[in-house]
This record gives sequence, C-alpha cells and structure tokens, in this order.
Amino acid sequence: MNGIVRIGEKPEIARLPLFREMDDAKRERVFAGSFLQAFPPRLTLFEAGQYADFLHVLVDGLIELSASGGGRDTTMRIVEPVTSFILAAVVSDQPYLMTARTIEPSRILLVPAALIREVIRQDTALMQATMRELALAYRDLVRALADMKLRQSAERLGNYLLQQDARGSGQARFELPAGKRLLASLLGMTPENLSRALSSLAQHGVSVCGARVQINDRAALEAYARPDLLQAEAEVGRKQV
Amino acid sequence: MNGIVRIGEKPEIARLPLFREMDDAKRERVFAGSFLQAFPPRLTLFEAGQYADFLHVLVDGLIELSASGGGRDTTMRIVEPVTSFILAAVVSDQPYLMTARTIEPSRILLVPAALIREVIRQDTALMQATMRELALAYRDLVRALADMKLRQSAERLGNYLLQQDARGSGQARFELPAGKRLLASLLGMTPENLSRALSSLAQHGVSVCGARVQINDRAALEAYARPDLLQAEAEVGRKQV
DNA sequence: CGAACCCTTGATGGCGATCAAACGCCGTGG
DNA sequence: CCACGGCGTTTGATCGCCATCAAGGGTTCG
Repeated sequence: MNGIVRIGEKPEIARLPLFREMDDAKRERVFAGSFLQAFPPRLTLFEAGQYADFLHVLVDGLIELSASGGGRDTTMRIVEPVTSFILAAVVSDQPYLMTARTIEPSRILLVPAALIREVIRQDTALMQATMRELALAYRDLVRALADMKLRQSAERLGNYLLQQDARGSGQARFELPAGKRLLASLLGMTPENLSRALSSLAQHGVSVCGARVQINDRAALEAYARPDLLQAEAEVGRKQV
Repeated sequence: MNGIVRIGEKPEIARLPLFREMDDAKRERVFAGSFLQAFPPRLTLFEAGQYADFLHVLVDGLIELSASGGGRDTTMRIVEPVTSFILAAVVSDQPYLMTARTIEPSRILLVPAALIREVIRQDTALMQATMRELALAYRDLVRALADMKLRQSAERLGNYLLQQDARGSGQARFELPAGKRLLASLLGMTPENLSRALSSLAQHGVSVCGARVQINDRAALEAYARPDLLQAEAEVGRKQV
C-alpha cells in the first residue's frame, strides 16, 4: 500500500500546479520517496503543535483542518481531492498550526518534509510553483478573514454557496461536500444557526433539500450576499496549499 | 527624492529577511530600479482591485491595510517600519486585495513589480526568501483567522497587548502604535467596545493611560487571554510580508 | 427495536453593534 | 488670551445577531 505511488494515481498528482512544471526526474524522485496511504474516517492525521514531517496530498476522500483554543474548536478548511495541504508548515519547517482529521475514508500521498524541502532547493521550477501556491493561499486567507470580519453569518453562507457552485460543474445545482455541522464550523457559526440561515436564504433564491442545494435566482442571491471584491482567483485547475 | 535609494537607507532595507541572502549585484539592481518616495499622512497609496504594480517597503512611518465590502471597512493589518508589504499580490501578479493608506507621514521604497518578479526568477536565494516570507505570512493569517473565530473581543485585545509587548522592547511598557479607532478595527470591534474592553482588562493586570500601556501582572493577563498555540513565530529580525 | 447521531425548531441570554451624549485635547482664529 | 469647532475617546442606554439551552423528528446502524 505504500513505498511507491501506484501508477494509476500519478498523472493526477503530477498535474497539480505544484508539481506540474518541475523536472520530470526530480518529480520521480519525490514520488519514489513518498507513501500513498489509506486512512479510515474520523482519524486524526496530525495535531497542531506537532513537528511538520510530511507534506500531504489528498488523493481521495475528505479532510478537515481545524484549530482550537480556549476550549473551543473551529474548522479552518475542508480539503477536497486532489489537493496538497500544509505546504506552509513544511516550507517554513515549523509545527503544524492546525489539526487534520479524515472525514471520509481517504487516501493521502505523504511526502517527507525533508525530501520536498531538498528538492525545492534543487529545482527552481518547483520552488517557483511553491511560491505561487503560497501567494495564492495567502490571498485566499485574506479573503476568508475579511469575510469573517465584514459579513454576518447568513451572508457568509450565501457566498459560500455561490463559491461552491462556481467551483463545481457551475450551474445552480450541487451537493454540500460534508455534513452541516462541519460547514457551520467552517463558516464560524453554530449548526442551529446554519439551519436557520439556510431556510432564510429561501427568500433569496436558494432551495435546499438535505445536502442538495439549488440556486434558483442567482441574481437575488448575489444581491443579498454581495460577492464583491472577495471573489476567488479563477486560475484553471488551481488547487490550494 | 526618488530614482535611487539614498545611501543612508540601504543597510536597513538590505538587512530584511527578504533581501538579506540574495546576490549583492542583483540587490543593487533592484534598488537602482526602485524609488524611495515620501507621502503625507492620510493618503491612499493604492486601492483594492487595482493592478499590483509595486512591491512596497515601508521605511518610515505607519501604514494601514484595509479591506471593504458591503458598505463596511475593516483594517486587516497595521504595517510598521521596516517591513515589506503586499508581496503576495506582486508574486501572483494579481490585483491588490487590500487598500493601503498612510497613517503618519511615511517614506516607502517602491519596487516595480515586474522588476522584482524578474529578479526573483534569476536569483534562487531571493526566491527562497520570498517563499519563506509567504509561508510565514500565511501562518500569521491562520493565527489571525483562528483568533477571530475562537476568541471574543476582550481576549483578542489581551493577546494583542501581549504580542505587541513581545515585539517591542519586551518589558511590560509600550505605546499603542496608532489611534484606538484603528486598533478597534484591526481587532474586529468598535471603538466604543475597545474602550470598554481596555477598562475591563484592568481586572487582569493591565493599566492604560492614553496610548501608554503597562502590563502589571503578565500571568493574570495570560490566564485571561490564553495565548496558547497561537503565538507568533519569534524568528530574529523577521518582518512580515 | 433501541441507541446514537444529525438536523431542525423554539425559547432564552449574552456579546457586541448602534445610537446618543458628554468630556478632553488641540489647532484655529477672533 | 480666550472662544470656538473638530476630532478622538469615553460612558451610558438600547437593540440585534448569534450562542446556548432544550426538545423533537428523521435516519442509520448495531
């Protein structure tokens, strides 16, 4: 199950913006030193404060990144495949700031931190790709922080729905990637209030049935949620850190 | 006033982590192509949405970076000298996400974005420094977002005071860098509530007189504010993006 | 069938925003 | 010198968003 990445998975990983431009031989070297591993759901992969020993690439499944403090917990990000995560901790050689937990059964490529740091130093194209990934991830977080400070919860939800729709097939119908409890935490609200917010969005062109969401009146939703300046970069095929 | 950086300023800028490790000749080239410019207070340097045409290095003065949306404004960061800012926008060649405004009279080194991007491509040490800066800046933002989601306003204030003290000379006495109105916005609260929060912190070992802050009982303040896992990296001489 | 678990709905309470007004500080101009 | 106005800060009163507490319905799984 580990030791060498199985052939079938490689193309999808190699096509990630992070690995796309680098030297083929170096990429092989990275993959040869990495492990593809399967994890059951609800398993903690690592905790905040631990030394960052692997760059993670989610190949299949779903991951929650959360932070805690003062007895509380909040989910910082929900990682969907195929995406790398915790690049920043690996690059800066610092402890994780977030805890990672599988939500669904997941397969993850584990790239030893020392290995990826070494190859980054050797391969300029990879270093440049890393730099760009970090810059885009930084900008995503600026948007997230502004979102949290400027909008109230139902507006954040509305924007999340618009964003999630755009990220998916694009037209007006999609499913929430994870349970509503988790979504609530991601949006900085309680499950109870997420439930209320979802029903209140019915007045703004959104209908929900279980995890199925349909945007019936995009103009109305946009008028309410004001996606404004906070829209995500739309680089083709891009995945976050 | 511009064209070539005045000799007196160079050492301090060259010592920034961003420029410290790079090739001397390349650094000269960057500085030769840049402009050191003075700005009056309360002047908008650029607005969110504009094309990012300069990397900025604050040499002297004070800058506010703010974001807006839905009729509201919030300050995202207060930049103190000597520090570069908006590296991420320049690296990713995307529009600014934030608006920059001088608070005090300021002198800023303006490095043309195309120039710095070109030299980054040519100089591996600079690229690596940029990568590290972005990674650390990313982690700062993770902390800021977790702070906003996990703590209530008086706790955020308490942590800000601890952090600001640590960043300064270190022991228990310092001045707020900018007016309280601005600080309130940075912390995601109103000036009224900042005022109340400051007086409530008297019960936790803090005394305030105007802009002068004194931490009389650090243990009590830490017990209240729980700096926990969110503590900033303490790399010597490090400055944020 | 029962036990979790998730989601929903309702009732209550607290944190913080908003509204309003007074105080201190400071630069201007009479 | 003092009067005046502007601005930032403080203090008080009220309101609204959202968290918390509580309970009920639906689904899944042992």
